[in-house]
Amino acid sequence: MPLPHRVSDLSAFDLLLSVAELGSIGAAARAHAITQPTASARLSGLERGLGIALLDRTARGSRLTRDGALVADWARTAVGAAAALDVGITSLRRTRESRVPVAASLTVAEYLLPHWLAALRPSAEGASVALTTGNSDDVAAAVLAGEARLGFVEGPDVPAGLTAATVGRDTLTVIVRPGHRWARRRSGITADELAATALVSRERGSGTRRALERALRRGTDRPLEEPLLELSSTTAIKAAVAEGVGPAVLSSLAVAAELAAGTLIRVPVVALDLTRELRVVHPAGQALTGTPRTLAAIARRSASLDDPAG
Amino acid sequence: MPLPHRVSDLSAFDLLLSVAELGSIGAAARAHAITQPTASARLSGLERGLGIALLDRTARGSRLTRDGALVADWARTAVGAAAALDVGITSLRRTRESRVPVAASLTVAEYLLPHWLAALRPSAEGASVALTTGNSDDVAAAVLAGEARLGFVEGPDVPAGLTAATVGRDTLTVIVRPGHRWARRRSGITADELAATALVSRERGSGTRRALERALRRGTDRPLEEPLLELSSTTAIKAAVAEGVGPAVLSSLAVAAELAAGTLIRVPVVALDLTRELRVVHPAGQALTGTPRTLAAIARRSASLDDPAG
DNA sequence: GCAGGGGCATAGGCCCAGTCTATGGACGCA
DNA sequence: TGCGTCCATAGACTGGGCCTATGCCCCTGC
Repeated sequence: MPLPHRVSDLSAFDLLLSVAELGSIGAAARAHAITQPTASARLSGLERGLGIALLDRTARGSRLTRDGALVADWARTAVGAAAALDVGITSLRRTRESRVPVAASLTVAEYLLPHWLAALRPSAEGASVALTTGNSDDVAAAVLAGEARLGFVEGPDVPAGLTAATVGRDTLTVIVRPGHRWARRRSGITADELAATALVSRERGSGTRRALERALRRGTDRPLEEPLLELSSTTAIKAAVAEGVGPAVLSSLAVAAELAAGTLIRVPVVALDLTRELRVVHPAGQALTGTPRTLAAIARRSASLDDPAG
Repeated sequence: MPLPHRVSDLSAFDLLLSVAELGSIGAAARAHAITQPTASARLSGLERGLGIALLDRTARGSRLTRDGALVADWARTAVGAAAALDVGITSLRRTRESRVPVAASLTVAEYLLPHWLAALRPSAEGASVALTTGNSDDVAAAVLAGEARLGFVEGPDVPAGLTAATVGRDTLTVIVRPGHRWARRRSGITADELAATALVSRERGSGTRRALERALRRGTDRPLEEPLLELSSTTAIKAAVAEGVGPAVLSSLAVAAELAAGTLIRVPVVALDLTRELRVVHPAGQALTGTPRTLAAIARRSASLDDPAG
């Protein structure tokens, strides 16, 4: 289902956020390098299109209405996601500018790196990043070969020759669709049960599947059941689980949104450690400087994300 | 800073997602009710604008390139946020259609309800929701008065005359900027320390501030220090903390993105329960039916979100 | 080997959405 | 009362985007 027309262009919402911040339509117009009548027309067009009064206009400026504040809060999320998309795109772009080569595993590149790059931008004027992705082995090889100044890997092993620091923790999560018999097991399932169940799975050799196999070897003697269905993308797996094909195991980062929405249900697994470390790596015996140093620091300080303490 | 032009229009990215899902540009064009040449031009324009090859075009269809898959993953997040914005807007809209009146506290309305409404949409054909917001007392009053069929409240009290079920847990979170002396206290601070520190705070009477005062009364004898600065919006508080004005206490839902990016640091508080329940309420002795029943079920099943077990 | 079909790109023409400049009205303040 | 600030309206212009029509490529099946 395509995105509704009224939200597909975020620029009017972005303008609304500027009005909220700056206090007047004219000031927001200047911030966006358009004229005041254009901004005024865009905003009244937005209100008309949505059927909601967003602004209280006075001779001393404009403020958000109650509904407008709520719309602005929702819009801030969407605009933020678009900004993350933009920094990601910038890092992927092949140009001739001097850029710092960085390699990252797919999980990190997809869910974490854009936010770190956004945090990096103000500090390193113009210094941007050239991103390449691969599995953790590819990343380690790229850093060792000097093709990347910094790498982000997942999994239990720290490759030889590299210095590593933990920047986060990723938890493999058992998911089922609402109504599945496991969904009511608040106390969780056992490692044996999990191993004995055919799952919707990634193809053999994927990092997630390897991590699950390794974790289960430590938790049960039972061999992992053959997959119910093999799919090549996280998205396809989520769709299959939601349609009731069967349970699956995915990264907690990949399913956070669906869990919050309640379209997928998380099933705890008792007495089984399903976490894996996400690490930043760089060549051993070689101090980090400049942009890579800053980026590593940003990544490291966000490591408290999954702290269990409340 | 305005959103970069290349990401402000999400429709081309949305089209890209359809190509990824359906396997061909023509099929995606049909799904979006545009012609194939239009879709083709939009996509090649997108690739030109980004400077990244997104699609492998063959005579048997089109597939994402490696970079294209990453861009599509990032874009999915942005398009999802825009879709959440859309369902929120729909629920806010004043029209004459028959709609189910629902009231929600601001925290729930801002961070959770759009996702629940999105999950509701496919099940209840056309049956939509008319949302009003307020503090928890307002919501309870609206439900008791029959102005809302369902309400979402936060805080420890279940109002008399209402039946309640927990749908989530919100944790008040102490945040500081990176580099603050508390940021290195991995073991956390004490309730006494927190009470003795002047904070950047919401205005007196806000739900978050009241919840903090109540929690501290249970954890320490020390009275809460007067605020360092009072601001009226969560966003303004986050900005002040990031600029180093001082620590603040906000809902974990409000700061999740900043914590993930590392622009704000979370400080644990030892031996102090800072969680509060989020509940769905409806008139006691009156069974839920129809859309309110479905919506309540969706909200309830997402309650495992904050489960500490890993 | 050849015809047919699915898939994509290009060409050309049309139309409307969005932008600008110029101006006027409302409100608050000195 | 007069001025400054802020916003809305009017009118003209431009260009981006969409459509139809068409051509090329590649695979497949007869």
